[in-house]
Amino acid sequence: MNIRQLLSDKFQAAMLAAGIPEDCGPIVAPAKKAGFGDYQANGAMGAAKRMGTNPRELAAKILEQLDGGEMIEKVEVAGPGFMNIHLNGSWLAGQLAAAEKDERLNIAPVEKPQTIVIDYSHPNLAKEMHVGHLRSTIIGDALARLLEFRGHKVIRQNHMGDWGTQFGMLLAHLSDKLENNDAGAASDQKARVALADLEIFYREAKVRFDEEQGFDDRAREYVVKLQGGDPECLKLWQQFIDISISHSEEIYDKLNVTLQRGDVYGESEYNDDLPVLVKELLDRGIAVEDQGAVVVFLEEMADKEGNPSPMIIRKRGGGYLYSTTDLAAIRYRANQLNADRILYVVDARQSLHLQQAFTASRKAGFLSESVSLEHCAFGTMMGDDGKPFKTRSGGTVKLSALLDEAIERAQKLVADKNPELSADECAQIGRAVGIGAVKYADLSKTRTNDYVFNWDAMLSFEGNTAPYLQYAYTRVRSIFRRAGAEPEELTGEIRLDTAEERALAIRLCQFGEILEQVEKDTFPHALCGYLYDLASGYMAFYEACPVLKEGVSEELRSSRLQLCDLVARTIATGLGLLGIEVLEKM
RNA sequence: GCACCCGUAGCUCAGUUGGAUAGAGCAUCCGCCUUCUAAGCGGAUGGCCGCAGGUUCGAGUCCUGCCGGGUGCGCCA
Repeated sequence: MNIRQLLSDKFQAAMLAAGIPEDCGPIVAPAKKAGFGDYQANGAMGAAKRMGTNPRELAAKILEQLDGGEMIEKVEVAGPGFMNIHLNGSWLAGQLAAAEKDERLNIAPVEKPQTIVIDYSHPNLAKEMHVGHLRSTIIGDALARLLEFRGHKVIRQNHMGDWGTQFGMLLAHLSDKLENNDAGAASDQKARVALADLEIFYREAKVRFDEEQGFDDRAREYVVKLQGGDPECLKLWQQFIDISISHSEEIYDKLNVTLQRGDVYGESEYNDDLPVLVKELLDRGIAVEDQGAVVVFLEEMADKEGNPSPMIIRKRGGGYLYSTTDLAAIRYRANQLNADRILYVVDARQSLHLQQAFTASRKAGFLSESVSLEHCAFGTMMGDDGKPFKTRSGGTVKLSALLDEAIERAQKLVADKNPELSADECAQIGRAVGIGAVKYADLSKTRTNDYVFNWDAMLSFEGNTAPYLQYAYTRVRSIFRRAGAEPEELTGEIRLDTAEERALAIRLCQFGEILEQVEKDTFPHALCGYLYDLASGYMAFYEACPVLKEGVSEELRSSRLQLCDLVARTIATGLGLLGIEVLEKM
């Protein structure tokens, strides 16, 4: 159910009937001020301009043609030609009743499901996940959940950095470590011990590569052997990958992220295709040799001087680059995975690179025009000083350390605020609140902008934060516990007598249109803003409209309990789509 | 040099196809707990929307130029 769409259709029809050209839209939007109705249609002014008539008179004509049905109570013309729409209370109540009975809150899946590939997280196997991976992982996961809820077939692609020249050095070092460890232990076990701390392992290997006589040559040999498919070498490499993926999975688990081992489809998967792809582009004249390298010159992206944008797909020495891999990945996703839409949840700094890859793949005809390639770019996470988020000593912040700190801080807060909770409850609530706070702080900001990471702000129970929403949910659950009622047992009409109930009803009915918006533009912060509005609306309702108190009639109590339940389920569903848990108590 | 992004209250941020008096939270000040979790609610204060032009009935939003900040630009990913 989408109020905005329903109203747009009605006003569009009325405008056509009033003799207004088809391309003049009705321009329907939620009203910005209380007093201006629930929604407004602003199309009369633009249309009047086009037709050279008076906008207020034209608005009146549109209203003569308007079939409001049961949905619209009345429409008033205001100001220069605004049409202020007042929705019918009983229609709203009917919508809520339908949502209350429906598991999906009366939000139907899309009629034409698409296959949507989402490329996100992409940790680097040589290193432990750090804060640089956080945004991609949680934004991508939120989009995946939301698009799945909308009814699309979502294919998660964890494009892990599991290939490259640095693996020679890592494998050489790993090989030595396995030799030197206690004999007798299984090789898997020994590898697990050796790679327990990836950061240290990487540093050790790097030091040897830079300083140890002959080690660099051995590293290069390993690269050649690995690329040549040497079985012993591949086995080492596979161990490396398995253990690295396990590290990532621990993080995903802690973060409540849906990525599975089966979603990993790393850079190495495209290896065999790279020479084929480059040769094909050369043969077709799309790529050319230039200064020893193979380059695709993109006139489509020329600067104002007319210089085409160059994209190197093979190095002078014959090596391939991430641009080559990304082209192969686009082709694979479009043709093998049959994607209708491919989303790249990747740092905004890679914008040029992705535009080149998109443009080149279209130029090469790797995918049909109808397939949409979208860079869901995100900005950088900043510290309080306004500079990229680092440890106090200036190092990279490990994701596991960050998440542990979030949980620890949240647990402390929970214990302070509600001393009656058991240690177990505190631990569980702290986890949900801490992780939720970190994710929500990120998701609630405009994706493309940089944002300042601030513990106090994100863990605050005031403002647009996860704890505030989680708290609103627990308030509902608390009412149901006291009432001794189950939501399924509620009967009777939903009444919208007070201003607070009516405002809450409209917000509840807007859930669907927000989801459609995020589906389209892939900006999850719009959903956060909506949930915050809903929760604030609930808090106002909570203060103004007693549910279980003395003097509330049986009918009113049941009506208000249904509203409470709808709020709880909408918050739980909405937060669930963002990958954030709700709690019975906090 | 070229390209992209950003500039809104003291701070952190919203502002959807251009719409009415630019909105939240924090901070500051004033109220509300014998009543469903005060982890809450209500109110007040606070703005040349970077600057200057332009487009039009109407601009925070679109166009041009400038100022300020960030990022990226042939052989890293």
